[in-house]
Order: sequence, then C-alpha cells, then structure tokens
Amino acid sequence: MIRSEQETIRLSSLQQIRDLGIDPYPADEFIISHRSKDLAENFKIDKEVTMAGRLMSRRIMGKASFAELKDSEGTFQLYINRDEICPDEDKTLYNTVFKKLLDRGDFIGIKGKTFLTKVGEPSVKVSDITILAKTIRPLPAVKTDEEGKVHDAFVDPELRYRMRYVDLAVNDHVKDTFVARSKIIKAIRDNFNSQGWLEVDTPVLQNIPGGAAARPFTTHHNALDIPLYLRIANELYLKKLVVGGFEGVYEFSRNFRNEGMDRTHNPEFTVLELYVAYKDYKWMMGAMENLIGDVCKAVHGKTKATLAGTEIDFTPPFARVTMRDAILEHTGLDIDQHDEDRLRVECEKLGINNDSSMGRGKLIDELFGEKCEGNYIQPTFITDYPIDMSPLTKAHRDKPGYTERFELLINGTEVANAYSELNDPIDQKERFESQLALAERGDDEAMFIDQDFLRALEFGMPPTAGVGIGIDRLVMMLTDQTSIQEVLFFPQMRPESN
RNA sequence: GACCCGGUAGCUCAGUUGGUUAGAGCAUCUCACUUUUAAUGAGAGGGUCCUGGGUUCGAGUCCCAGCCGGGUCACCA
Repeated sequence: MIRSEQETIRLSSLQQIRDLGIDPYPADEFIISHRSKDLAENFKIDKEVTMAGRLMSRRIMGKASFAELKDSEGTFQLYINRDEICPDEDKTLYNTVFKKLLDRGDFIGIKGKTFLTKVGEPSVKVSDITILAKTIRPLPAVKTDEEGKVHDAFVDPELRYRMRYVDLAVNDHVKDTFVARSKIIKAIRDNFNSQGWLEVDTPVLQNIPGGAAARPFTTHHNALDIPLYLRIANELYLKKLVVGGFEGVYEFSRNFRNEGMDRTHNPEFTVLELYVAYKDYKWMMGAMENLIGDVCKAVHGKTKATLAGTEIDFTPPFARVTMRDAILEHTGLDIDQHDEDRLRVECEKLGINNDSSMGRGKLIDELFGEKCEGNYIQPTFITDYPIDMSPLTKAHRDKPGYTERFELLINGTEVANAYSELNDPIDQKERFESQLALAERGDDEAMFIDQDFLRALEFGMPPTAGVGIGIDRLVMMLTDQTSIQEVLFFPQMRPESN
C-alpha cells in the first residue's frame, strides 16, 4: 500500500508513541464531565472539567499552545502550557507527545480548569492529556475566518458521499441535516404513538412484491429454493394487520426499487406508511396537516421553512385542488369532457409523448406530471385521481371514474400519497385483473396480483385511511436540500474501482 | 440510457497557442515564540496531472476509448 508523506509521518508518530510506553488505542473508559456546547452555554471560570474529542487545530507558541477540541456538540478551546501539563523536570508530554506526535484529527481526552483568555475566549487550561485514538490519515483542513468564510471546504460530492465519516467530521452543517432527519422521525413517532397507533415490522423479503408499481430487486432463498423480492412497498402487509384487528398501524419501511437514480431517487429509500381504521382520505388530509406542521416545528420551532430561497408555509390548512381542476387550470383541458381516444389527441397537441399502451388514467397522470406538478410549491393536496391509476384505492363516493385519493405536493415534488383504502374484495380482484390487462397491453409498471391479500380482504377489512410519506423527500423539504444524497448518510454509489 | 461539465499535492484550486525541472494557499516537516484564534516569522519536503492508447521532436494541455462523479433530460408514481 502506497502511503502519502503525511500518512507515513503519522505512522512513525504512532510507533514513537508506543515506544514511549503510551497505548495509542487505550481500552479504558474515559469519563467525560462536560461537552463543548453545554460548557460554553453555562460557562463559569475555575470549573474542573474532563472532555474528549478530536484535536482539530493547534496554535503552538513555544512553551504554550492553543488547540481546538471538537466533540459531538461543537468545539472548545484548550490552552496547553508546558509547565502546567509537565510540572516536573520531564517535559516529554508537552515537547514530544503534544507538539510532535499528536496530529489534527487525533482523539484525545483532557483534564483541566476553565478560564477566560485575555480576549475573553472561554477556554480550558489543560493539566493532563490522554491519547484516546491516533489517526493515520489527515482530515481535510477546513478553516473558517473572522468573517465566517470557509476556506478549503471539503466539497467534492464524490469524496463526501464515499467518505461520509470525513464529511461529518469536518462539515458541521452536514451533521445538522442528519440531526434534523432524526428529529423529524422522532416527531412523527411521538405524534403517532400519542394517538395509540402501533409501530410494526413487516417482511422486507417478499414472495410477491406488492403495494406499488415498480421494478423490484430479486434474490434467491437457498433453503426454500424460491425467488424472493426486496419489498417495493409494505402497504398490503399493513392492511392485513388492519384485517387482523389493529386500528392504527405504521411502519418506517425501507423500500427498494431497481430503477434509475437521480436527485430525488435512491435505490433504497424510506417510506412511512400509516393505516387507521374507520377513517377516510378527508380525515387523513387533516391528520397530515397536523403531522407536518408538528414536524416542521420540531425542526425549525415554527411552521415555516425556507427551501431553495422560497419560504414554504406548513401552517395548516394546505391548499386542496382536484386533479381535474389542476389540469383545467394549467392546460385549459377538462378531462371529464374527453374519452381515452380524444384525450390522446389532446396530449399529442400538448406535446406529451404517449403510446397505445397508455390507458386513460395513465394519460391523465402524464398530463398532470408534465404540465401541473411543478407548479405546486407550497404544500398542496391534489385530490381525486382517476380510477385506473389507483388499483388499491376505494372508488370515489360520488364521482364515477375517480378514486378517493390525494397526493401531497411540496416544491413540485410528491411527498405523500394517501387514500381511502379499497376494502371491497370483489372490486379489488377486478382492479388487479385490469392491471393484468394493462400489463398485457405493454405497461410494465402494472401491479402483481397478491392472492393472499385478496383472501385477507375477503375476511373483511374495516373502512381504512392509509398514507405513505416519502421520508427522504420530506427531510429534503425541511432541511433545504435539493438532492436526496444529502439526506441519506450513505447514498448508493458505483463501487470504487481500486 | 443521451447530452453537457469536471477529475492536477492530504484539502481547495491555477496551469496561457502544445514547449525548460507542473504551481499557489492551507495542511505536513525543521527552527523560533508562555493568552492565540484562518496565530506569526524563517526555511524545507511532498505529484500515477483519473486509466489506457494515439498524434507530435515534445502532451497536464490535442485526438480516441474507458473509469468515476456532478448537472440536464429520458426512465421511474
């Protein structure tokens, strides 16, 4: 293995540390009394503290030095005086260990007393240093100047995603995004648990990849000698639980789809699905408004957030527009006045590519996707989808040809999809069959038929409202990120060649 | 998958029309310095110019192929 100059020097330092009888990777617990942020916020001088973290920079001035210690909360300044840490004749700890053998990035533990420097910077006067873990590779030297300008930022997306540990170690704002992600998930859990809904786990490995229209990843189970699929959705399993008698179930489902990758798609992604018995999609819109308002507050302390320079207002209620009205508004086309053939002609006029495999619903979906979707920046419920695009959705109570379904759009992107769940087993069977017909017509997105799900419905499912929320996208909307890779710790990448 | 852009030191980046030994800042190393904060001053070292071909007296630079990434589009609810 070829080592860089800096790595070679660090390896040699590592050996010298060992030669001094110091373990560079000690096993002992290091007890921390304070962390940086808390210590700064409640700062008092002459407090005895022990702290641990990475040594991020050193400013050595002969017999005294300043250093930055970075822990999980932030950084804190250390003042290291030779005669304070080496009161006896032996000055090795300062002259050799601290000045020569430690490097930026090393984990150290310190003991000391708080004080204010001449210029008023809260600091710890160190009385002892313990090496906790020696680093071999140098961290990028990101520096921030007086004006807050960042120099030598570690910004190459490829390096950042492949070595997220480095990204997190040096780019504080990246950490903030993931802390926000965690807060969002916690806020959802708290909201749901407080209503008595149950968090459940359902299979990731499925015999039939159901509940969505997507290309699955396939694998093989050796003992059973059968193909298995990584789930593309967990919808059908959760509904089976509602059949079983749970009135509110939810799951943060890691889904897998063997499709393209871009700013808003990663092969594995997280969808929160929730099913509540005896409710309908109208009720669900209210539930979503409350939830997302709560979640926004958990992150920003208010129900507004900035996204790509625009303020997004998550204060309920959100706008509600039927799909028919949306298309009418943005294209002047009233879909209720056109059958499939005439709709195809109109799509042609509008420059929307179409082919004979596309049914009426698919054409409407294209029309909406191409001409309308991008216009909904503020949170908007698009309601009442055509029936042949929604095979798991209850037919609309008073609009023939439509379903009781809505999607929540934010910044022109679908964030949630919800409906009054179809619980009529006969209707469900027919819907699956028409999906099969679409597949035969050439639609490779048509759904698989899940016989066990149909059997479950025949045992009776109460009227139920269900929703799926794209958690990654929701996190993007609330953290001002425009790429899914910024909200996933380890986005999918092509393997490094080496 | 198509098109556009990029890949040069640990990090961020220059590199002219193709022309000596490929540069800068930070980082690293050596020396000095006991309240600094992008510490400072003096000195030094560090390169698979993404890979492989080609053109040329000569390639970081031009051409071809490939690899990796980013962006746009297509696909994908």
